[in-house]
Amino acid sequence: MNSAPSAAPGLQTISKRLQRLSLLKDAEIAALEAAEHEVRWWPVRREIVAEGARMREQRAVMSGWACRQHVLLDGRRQILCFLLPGDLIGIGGLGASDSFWSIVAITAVATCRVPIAEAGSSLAEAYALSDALEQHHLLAHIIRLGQMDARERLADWLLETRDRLALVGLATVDRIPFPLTQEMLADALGITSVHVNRTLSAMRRDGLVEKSDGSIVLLDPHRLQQLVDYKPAWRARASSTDS
Amino acid sequence: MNSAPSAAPGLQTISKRLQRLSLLKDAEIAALEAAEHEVRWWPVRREIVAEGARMREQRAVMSGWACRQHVLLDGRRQILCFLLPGDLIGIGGLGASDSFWSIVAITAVATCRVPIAEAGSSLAEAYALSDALEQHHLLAHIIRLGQMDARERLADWLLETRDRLALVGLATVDRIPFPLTQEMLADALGITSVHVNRTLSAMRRDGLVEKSDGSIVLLDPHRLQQLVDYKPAWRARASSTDS
DNA sequence: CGATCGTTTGACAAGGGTCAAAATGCGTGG
DNA sequence: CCACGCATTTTGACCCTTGTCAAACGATCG
Repeated sequence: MNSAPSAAPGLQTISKRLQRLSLLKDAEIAALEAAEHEVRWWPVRREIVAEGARMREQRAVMSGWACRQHVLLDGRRQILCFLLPGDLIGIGGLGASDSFWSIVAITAVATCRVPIAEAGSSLAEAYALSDALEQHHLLAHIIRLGQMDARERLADWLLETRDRLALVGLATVDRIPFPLTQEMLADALGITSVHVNRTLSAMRRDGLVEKSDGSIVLLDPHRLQQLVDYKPAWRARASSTDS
Repeated sequence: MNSAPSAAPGLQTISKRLQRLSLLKDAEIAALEAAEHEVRWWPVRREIVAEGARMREQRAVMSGWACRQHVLLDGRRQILCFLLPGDLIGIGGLGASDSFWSIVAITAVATCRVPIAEAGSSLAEAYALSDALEQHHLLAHIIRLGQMDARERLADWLLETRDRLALVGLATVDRIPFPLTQEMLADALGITSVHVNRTLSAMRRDGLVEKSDGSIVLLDPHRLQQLVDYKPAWRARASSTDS
């Protein structure tokens, strides 16, 4: 399961996600689905975008997990956000400037190029919404890191990640695939891996979560939710011109 | 100095800042400068954008400080970012979705509307660059909160804020106007106001910073800079189509 | 001149970090 | 199928940074 594309690359993941964000025209859907056949695979740990590079092409993740990260001089690493199937790379504010972060494959990752959207098109609107969602997650992360203790950070992150994965059909209300090491999660949540471990143990003891296979099971999503006053970033809308 | 616009509103702050980010056409500059005459003043503590509201118009800060913030159920507050003179409101990713944060005036704030940019215009490019800068600051904030201790957070924030203010001529390399209470700074940096105080005292003792009037003086910018491996988010570029 | 807000300081508590070792899991090769 | 080596998880003991509570101090304003 290295660079060999053994697993299905998740065809239509991107087109479907964008269709949930915004209604697309048939031609746009076709263009997206066509793009999804030109897959590029990245092995574990490979840099997908190097630090300081400028994005020239717009891509999207078809399958696998990646992360945007920044490493300090002394080796401390902050994972800025995870990139999940369906997420766009190099679109929106984060694509415009030269970056001081890199994007690294956590599992084997499949990406494809994504068509340029004409200004004003439905596709452009979908991209903009996806961008806005990403921004939302960044701000939510700031709140996690700035105000929440370890247990709250875990709970909030689990719920957010569940919802993001559910948007592409990869998670259910109480089950989240989990390919990360506790150290990666620690680098994302701004605590040490030892403390992630302790906090997860405590939550397990309290009947909040459970591990099974490569997944985390939320035993009591409702209790988790009120623990952090979690509100989903996105709710299906009938159209973008509602009241 | 309340709602009465006693201080000059900082005419041309916005147009000048955008011109430093990207070369603008005369007509665009004229449009911006015209817009800067229709000033709207906000008194201290007034909500400029309410939580959950959707931005309908694009504005910019002409003078004064504001902040984007989110308050948790139990009263904890996270300041997501500060809005300084020249900063745009409601442009880019943060304008697209309905927000879960509000924008509040910290000092008296003057804003004006800002023209809509035609797709592909130089003005649109300037807006995009401003948006990218804002994104950069959000990511930098995540790193501060996730990986840095109190002293590093302070140093990093001071340097970033200096550079942002210097971009509109409001700070020099070693002097930053400082209208915040320590509690606001605490809510931004994810520590308590008591600890902000202690950390600032320690930095004062170490000859790093100093207070004078409503400003903070950086006594040793270079030492501060290497304390956190600070790199400016923005450096003047000859043009956007460089090698 | 009181009232109020912000800063400063102290004593103490606690959440989380550090270091190190043991336990568990897992892919590889024999 | 077993044995080995490596990565990850788990646990314990101890320490340090930061939070909490409270009081004193200082400045600003009606």
